[in-house]
Amino acid sequence: MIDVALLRDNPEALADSLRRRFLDIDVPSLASLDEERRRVRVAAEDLRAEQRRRGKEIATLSGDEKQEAIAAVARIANDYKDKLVAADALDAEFEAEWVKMPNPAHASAPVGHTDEDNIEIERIGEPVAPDFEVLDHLAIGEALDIIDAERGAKVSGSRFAYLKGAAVLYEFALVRWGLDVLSGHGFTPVAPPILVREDALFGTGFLPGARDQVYAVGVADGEGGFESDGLYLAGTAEIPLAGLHMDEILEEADLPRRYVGFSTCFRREAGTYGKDTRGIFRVHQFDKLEMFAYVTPDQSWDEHEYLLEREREIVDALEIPYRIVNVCTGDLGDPAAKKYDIEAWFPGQNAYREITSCSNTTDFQARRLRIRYRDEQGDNRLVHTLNGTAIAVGRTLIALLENHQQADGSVLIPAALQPYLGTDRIGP
RNA sequence: GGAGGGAUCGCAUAGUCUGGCCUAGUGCGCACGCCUGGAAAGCGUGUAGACGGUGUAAGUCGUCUCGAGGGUUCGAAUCCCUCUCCCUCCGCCA
Repeated sequence: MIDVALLRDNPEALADSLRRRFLDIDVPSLASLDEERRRVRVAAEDLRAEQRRRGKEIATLSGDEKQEAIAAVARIANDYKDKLVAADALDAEFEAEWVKMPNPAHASAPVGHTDEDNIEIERIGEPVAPDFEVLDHLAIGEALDIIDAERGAKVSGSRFAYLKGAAVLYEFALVRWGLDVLSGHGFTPVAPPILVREDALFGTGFLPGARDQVYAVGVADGEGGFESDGLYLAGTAEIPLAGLHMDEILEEADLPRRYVGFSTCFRREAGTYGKDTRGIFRVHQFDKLEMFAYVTPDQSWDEHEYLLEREREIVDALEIPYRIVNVCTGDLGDPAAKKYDIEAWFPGQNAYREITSCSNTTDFQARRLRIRYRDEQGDNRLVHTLNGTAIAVGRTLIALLENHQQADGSVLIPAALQPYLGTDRIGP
């Protein structure tokens, strides 16, 4: 959610922000709705003030005088209730529109419609062209008997897979290494709840927009009936990490406050039928290490670069060629003002594909979650929140397998991970 | 799943039975001041948030919030209903 002051003080800037995201929202009519709701609210509050003032006098009266006063105040109370209902209805009408308002994109975010309009800002490492036939991760994984997508589908359906043997050890080596790297930078490791309430989902901006991407939890009666528990499977640790400080006022001295959360992530992947169907590139369930930072508004743009640096540090150590893209306005998502994706080179697809994503959501999430800090003057101000992928285990494994495969079918392990895995290669 | 007890202004508590004197009292903590060579003690003052009106501003005025939402009433921390969370016990359980 964004600041209504933008609508009142600078509607042109708001309209411009919407144009940059190719959204057609009628700003003037929203502005007049806002004025109307405040006008009715003030009228209701004035009636309420009079009711309270005269209601207090009743206790001092008696007899006919008291009865007359009660009748008079009852009329005011009725008027107030009518006005209150009207004011509440207008508020609800306005809020329903306002929560859909995306975060204005940062000036440096490129204007564009789809991920094809993202701007590459740097390319690191050279894809090597090996002198043998390159296999994709599923072929490698099946040959080594460490990825089993077929049995995953048997038990759970499409977009599920088993990791086995060395792939599992590799996953936990990556996770442990990632935690060591980031706690070395002062990030606090967190194992958060992955079932979250609707509030937390709304607060991070996943609702009301992306309801069809989220699994709901409840009791199924086996005959198609379903009773919701009001809980949802988080698609990323970003959600419980953002919710961690909801309704809190932090001390400025404690900022930036950085966390690295480990969680399994669940995604329905609605609308992706037929896309990335092979292997474990796009699955309903994967594990991820996610960075999350709470900062002051002054710190947030530096922090965005800082989180990107942490991602680079990690991908560099994995010895994988990659590029960094500045995500365009059409591909940003409502909460983010700016987003960097790191796209690793995937020899099996002969393409760069996303393995991390790093967003500055400025005060968009903080306003919905009511996360503030007390500044030097003692005023409470909204924090800025940022998130960035540290290690998305599934896709990182793919990149590692495909980039480090050898002619003999084995896969080399980058030096940084060898101590964690206890070997320098997987396979023959 | 069953039975019971709770949730009050940072913390602890009073207030709820019996609606208006609650503009929510008190203690602790915290901040500032007085006192002191300095400190402690003592004394004094202050000590939530949100929204909105007004004002260049400091400010000032109003409304809302006693876990959340609804209801009764001229009037609700207090009475009624629903929900959430916490605690104790029983059952089940990794």
